[in-house]
Amino acid sequence: MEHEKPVATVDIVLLTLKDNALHVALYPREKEPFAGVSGLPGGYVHVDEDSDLDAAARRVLREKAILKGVYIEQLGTFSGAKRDPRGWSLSAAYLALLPIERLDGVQLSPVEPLPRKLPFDHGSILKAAIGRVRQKSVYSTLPTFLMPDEFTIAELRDVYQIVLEIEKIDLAGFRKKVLDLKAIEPVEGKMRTGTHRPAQLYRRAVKDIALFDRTI
Amino acid sequence: MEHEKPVATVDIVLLTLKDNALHVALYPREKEPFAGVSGLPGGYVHVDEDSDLDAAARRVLREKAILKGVYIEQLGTFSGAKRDPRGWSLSAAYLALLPIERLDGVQLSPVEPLPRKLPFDHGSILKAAIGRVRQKSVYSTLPTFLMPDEFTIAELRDVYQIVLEIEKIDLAGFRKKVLDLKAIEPVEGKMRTGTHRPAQLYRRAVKDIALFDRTI
DNA sequence: AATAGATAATTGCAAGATACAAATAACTTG
DNA sequence: CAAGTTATTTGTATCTTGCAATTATCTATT
Repeated sequence: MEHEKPVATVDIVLLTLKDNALHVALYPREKEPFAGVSGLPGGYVHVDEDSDLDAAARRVLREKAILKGVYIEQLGTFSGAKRDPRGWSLSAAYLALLPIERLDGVQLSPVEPLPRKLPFDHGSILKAAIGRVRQKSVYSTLPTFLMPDEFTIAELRDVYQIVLEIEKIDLAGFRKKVLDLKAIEPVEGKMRTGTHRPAQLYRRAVKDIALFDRTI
Repeated sequence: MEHEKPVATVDIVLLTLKDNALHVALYPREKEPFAGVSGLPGGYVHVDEDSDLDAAARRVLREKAILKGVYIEQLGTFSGAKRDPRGWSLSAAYLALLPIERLDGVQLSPVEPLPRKLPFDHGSILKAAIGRVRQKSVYSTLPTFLMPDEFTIAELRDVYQIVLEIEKIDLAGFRKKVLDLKAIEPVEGKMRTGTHRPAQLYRRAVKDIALFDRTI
């Protein structure tokens, strides 16, 4: 072979919402380097097992017992001679979102402030992931993937406010924009009750994210 | 080594505007596989030479004598057991835009219809690149990177129309949006002349792309 | 049973943004 | 100098926002 090959891995930034803040799932590393240190879940690409990088990312999630209801997209590939003590390496990073209900017994760290002492360049990867989520949430329904199966419009608005770090998005305008897009639909007859007028529950009406033609 | 490593390459989708249409730069491959077939410029990652993937991409451009005035961003990483006859491989694909003035003696193919018989999965990569350009042009100043150093607002509008495949963007509104963003600035005293009222020439005022808060 | 308190959902309206058309400007060419 | 051409500005009806107020419908408390 003419050229030495870099080490190839995948890493997953698994984000969820807990206590009204974005959190990232971290797992203690089982092997060297950085054995015992908490980092993004990931691992080598298994060329005999994974049909492509997406499959490798799904396998990593599966190994962590995360099977369904996850939004996942490729975030970018991080690379360099120095990011890994084993030598020149590249990591295809994936962004994954899911409601906390689908995560169980996992270490969650708030993304603000950024966790310190992450292995490799996982700090940069996490930062890029948060940037992507923020950017994309401005004009898409990405935050719906942080919601449980059924949610009210006010709850969704709250999640946008948390993700975008905006004080108060007007609920009337938010309702109009989000319903006009037809990306969520009412669950007929189901309401969120409490010491107030019941609120209609909604669910995502489309598999993928939908785009607004302006900012939220 | 525990795991077999995949082959790692970079490929560049170099887009420009020619005859009022998006074109992609293709180069005949010098080596097997697909020797002689025209494809995206690219090559192996050189772990002894490239500090990271971005550096590898810039090296590929440099080898093609493309040195400056190029917008470049990572597009995504394409991968799989079957995309390359040499075995499991991954290619970090980059999107690059530049005005045709900076390209010389290069084979340019229109992207519509998509060129046939591209090697590997270069067809998919090209498709993804065009999708990215279209998507991003809707709400950003990305198309300014297809313009020469100085251009009129009407010329920029025409480029948006070509990229977005939109019939007629109202010039008054376009002018307002693009100037409000302060992403371009007039070149004092320089005008485009012709058999008409002279038009003010503008240049990009910022290094990177700027984002609109709504669609163009 | 009546009332207070809470959030949901709708409505109204002033202010701002947009699309479209028209007017005006400033050149070149015959 | 008139005609042709594109640039640039202006006007205006329409649509979209932001904001506040109103109305709705529940629970909890007295």
